[in-house]
Amino acid sequence: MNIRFPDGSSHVFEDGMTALDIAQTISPRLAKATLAARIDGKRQDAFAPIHGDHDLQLLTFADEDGRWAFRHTAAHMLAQAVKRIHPEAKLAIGPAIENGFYYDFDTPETFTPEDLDAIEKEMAKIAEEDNKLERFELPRDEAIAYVKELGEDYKVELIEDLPEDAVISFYRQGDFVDLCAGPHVQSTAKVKNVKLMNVAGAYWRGSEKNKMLQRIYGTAFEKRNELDEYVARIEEAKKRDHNKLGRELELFTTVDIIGQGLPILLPKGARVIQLLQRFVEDEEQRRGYQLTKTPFMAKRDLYKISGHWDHYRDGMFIMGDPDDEEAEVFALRPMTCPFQFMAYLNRSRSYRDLPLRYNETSTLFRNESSGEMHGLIRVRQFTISEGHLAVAPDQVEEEFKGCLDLAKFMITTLGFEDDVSYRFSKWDENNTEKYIGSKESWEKTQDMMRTILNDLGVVYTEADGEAAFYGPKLDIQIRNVHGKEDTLITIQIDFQLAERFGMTYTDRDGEKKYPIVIHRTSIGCYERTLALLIEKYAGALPTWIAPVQVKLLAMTDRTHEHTIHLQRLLEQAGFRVESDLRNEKIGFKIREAQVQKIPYMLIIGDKEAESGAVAVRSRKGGDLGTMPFDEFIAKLRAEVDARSHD
RNA sequence: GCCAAUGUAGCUCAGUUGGUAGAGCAGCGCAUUCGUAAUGCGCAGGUCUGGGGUUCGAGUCCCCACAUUGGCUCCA
Repeated sequence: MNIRFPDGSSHVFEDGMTALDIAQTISPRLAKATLAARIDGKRQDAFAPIHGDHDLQLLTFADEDGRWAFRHTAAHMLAQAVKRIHPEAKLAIGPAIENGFYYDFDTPETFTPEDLDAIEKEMAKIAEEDNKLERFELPRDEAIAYVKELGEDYKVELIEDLPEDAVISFYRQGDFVDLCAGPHVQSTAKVKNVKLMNVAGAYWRGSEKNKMLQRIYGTAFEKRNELDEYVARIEEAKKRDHNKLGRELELFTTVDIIGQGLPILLPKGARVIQLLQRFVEDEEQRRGYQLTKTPFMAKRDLYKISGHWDHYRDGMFIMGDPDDEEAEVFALRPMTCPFQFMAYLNRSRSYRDLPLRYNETSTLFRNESSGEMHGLIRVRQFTISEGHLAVAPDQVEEEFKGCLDLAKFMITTLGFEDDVSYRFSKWDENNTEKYIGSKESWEKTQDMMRTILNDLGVVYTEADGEAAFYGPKLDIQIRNVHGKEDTLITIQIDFQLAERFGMTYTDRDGEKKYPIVIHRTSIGCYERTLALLIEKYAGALPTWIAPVQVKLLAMTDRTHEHTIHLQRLLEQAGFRVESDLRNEKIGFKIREAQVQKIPYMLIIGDKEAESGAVAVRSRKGGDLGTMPFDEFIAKLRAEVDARSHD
């Protein structure tokens, strides 16, 4: 048989050789590293015999698909270990995921940390046993009978849901067999470095209507040191957790009796958000936005028009009995759109008014489920850099581009440009009752958005079922220290709400037309942005948004007066400054300012009081030596004006 | 909401089989006036998240509530 490799070269091998055999002919080292194969573009077992002419790529741990096979085998070993220790456990699904794998089990008792230790040990034993993986296929009826006999009810359901003509394959490793499409590595002996991370609840098939299963998360690496490094990296990342750092640095706190998802922004956190907000509002003004300030609540009648009453009611805080049609029922706003639409409706509009750009620093209230709350990232009251644009059809692309440019400007300024990804969030055409509008209008809008994204060269992934109820979105996503992805910024195109609200403009031809509405944020939610800034910079916020930029450290009582004098001068120059006049050693004061991650410390001793110069220390560079006070101010101003974030 | 873990001084954490609550840091006082990441001594600080129960006795055991944290999106 003729085998062609990715580099274009071709070689003839004996028919029936496996990818591993072929790797062996190239080098034993390569054979050892080979975990799976890609044959004519499809992932396959490296231990399966190959017949005929094919393209072949050998997959190692360096390849995503190689890692996938490796960790998927680890998942099977996890299931094998669990079945040995807890034979009553029923198996659900167990895929490889980014950075690891999991397996879902239905067990009468939940797993404890001790159980995990025992299971991990059993997995090590299974690796020792060097069980060879073996694939076999069964016809549908036999497959169902087989898993029924094993008592695996969930597997029965999985097979029944497979298409009639699907190939139903199983993998055997020693005393364990699992329904699986593969591929796998050739032996459990390959998977020696495993760590089970945690147990979590997870609904069968991800639906809360179904039973909650026990999910065990784990990870596996080819080499011991890679596993150790990964675990250390996770520990390291947790040190940047905004939930910990943000509280330590006194940026925010929470209080039981106020309630879940309702953080208190302490003076330093409030300062950072104020600085961001001023920056955003000024930039938006520069870009032709008009600021509105609209009410935090409205009668339910408004939400009935917008569709929130029918499609977002669970997410709203409602005051009064929502079912009492006679009563005046108010609800806190979960979004700003209907309010800014009322501003648009204030007078009749002409095509000359378009594009009309409204912005608002808008506080919103959403009744998130209790388990969804997370630090400052997911809260029940938050403030966003909201905005709505009413545009004519021929302005959509240009205005969308403007929104995207603004978003990118914000992302770059904050230093997030390497951390974000773009997601084109579409509706779920199998679940249309979640949305307003017709299939045609959704498809039209989504096609338009896709065209714009492609025209602008945006690199994005598509996601079904992630749209807003009124239209598709471009979501700019970012990950927190736990690797969990959240939306930072969003830009949405809406063909529907203008009509619902009777928002029109008179076009050149005298006809009344509905504008297209773009919903967008420029920096997103301030609380979330603060959280991600804390994690990005490990609390050492860039100087231009640092709540305290300079700390003056008086050496002795003799220099108090001079220290206060310098503080006044810096404050008058517009900087945020604190002085430490306590009767403590200078090393102690430095340590404290350093722990608080204050960008600059000025040490004011007798020498400085005498000369008028200042001894400068930076949180990053340590002792920078002595410089004239004016030079320090110039340096600081340059850094702030540049909004640098190195 | 669901599955779990956690909740002791402002913070970080000890607290034995159920026997009357402890440390470090922070705070306050005194001494020290010091040159680039922790000066020393002393003082004060607690409804052990809240409520109920078991018990002669509960921080500890049980139940409920609240809050914090991880997961519930990755589909054989």
